[in-house]
Amino acid sequence: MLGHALLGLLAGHPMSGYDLTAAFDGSLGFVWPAKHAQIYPELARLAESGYLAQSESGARGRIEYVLTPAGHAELRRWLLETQPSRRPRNEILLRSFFAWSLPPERARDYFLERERNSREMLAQLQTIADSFDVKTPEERAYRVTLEAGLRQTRVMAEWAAWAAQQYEE
Amino acid sequence: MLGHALLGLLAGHPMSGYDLTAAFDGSLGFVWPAKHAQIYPELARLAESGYLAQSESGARGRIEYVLTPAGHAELRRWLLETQPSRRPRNEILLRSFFAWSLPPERARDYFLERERNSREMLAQLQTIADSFDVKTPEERAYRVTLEAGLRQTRVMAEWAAWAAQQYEE
DNA sequence: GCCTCCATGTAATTGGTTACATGATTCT
DNA sequence: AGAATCATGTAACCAATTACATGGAGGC
Repeated sequence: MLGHALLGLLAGHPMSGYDLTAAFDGSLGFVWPAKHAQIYPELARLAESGYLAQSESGARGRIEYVLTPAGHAELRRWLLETQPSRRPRNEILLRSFFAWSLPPERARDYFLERERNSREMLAQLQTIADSFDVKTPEERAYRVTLEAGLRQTRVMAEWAAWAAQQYEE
Repeated sequence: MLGHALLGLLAGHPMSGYDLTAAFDGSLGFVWPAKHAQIYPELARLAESGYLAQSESGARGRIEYVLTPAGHAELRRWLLETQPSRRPRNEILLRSFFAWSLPPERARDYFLERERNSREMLAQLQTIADSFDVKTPEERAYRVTLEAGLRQTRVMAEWAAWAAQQYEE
């Protein structure tokens, strides 16, 4: 799974493991977190499978990778011929499932804190969304994805507020 | 993580691994999927840690577990003293990030299919929600959690429709 | 000379999935 | 008798996280 994310990112422009790590630390991390410890070995594997080639090796041992034609083909295949499979896990909802086992005020606290968190994150996402204009196809895809984050975060905040009310009196 | 989900379920009533597996196949699977192959060894580990005890062993080798006081304490501790940590991964959004690399009509197809899927799931969840009344605290928690699923699924359907439009013309 | 950032890696462990394997009971 | 369901387990593998480890280049 991470492999395809790396192919997708490299389809935009050649990058090093370090650059990719930075991408996952940024916006992409909201959608698919990954650490360098996973990224470097995966890059090596992708290169060995022929999906990537080293484009440039800069200072300080920096290694830059580019997609090979086989890499492009694999990315396409993944996007077009396979279905999103993974059932997402949601720890917040898992805990909500067990909220009945807490004293109602503790449950309420839990949901109110979720609301706060969601609103904070919403503000962050909103700031990102406001301060960027969409010119390239990549930026459009980014903006579309960000929009999903905004809408999801917004409903979560509303839901959490509503859930807190359900545990009132 | 799965451990705490098991403690939470068993806090309601004693169950066997088989019953727990069924619970994860049902509604809980939307929020936290798990298979018997993971559940059975985890139950053994929880029992060894003193969080569970065998309550009854029925026919066909059936083993039923109950929460011990230590198990209750651990569940409480998890709910009250730890934060939901895990950054959720979302494969649908990951793919949306890379939609720019497809011909626009293929991207559109992708989002329209997401919309269809979401609407189907929404209908399923709605059916569950309609055909159940809330009497016990457990049922209330279930209903509250289900509400999150309904709202999230609804916005995803709307977002997907909107995203498809972004790739029009 | 020291700190920060750039840059890459490995090892150990945990969490989760797929596949293999087996046997008892109930229903038709 | 045969099929479906109840019931539990293990082994191999894949994915991801945490911790350990190292070194170069640039700024002060």
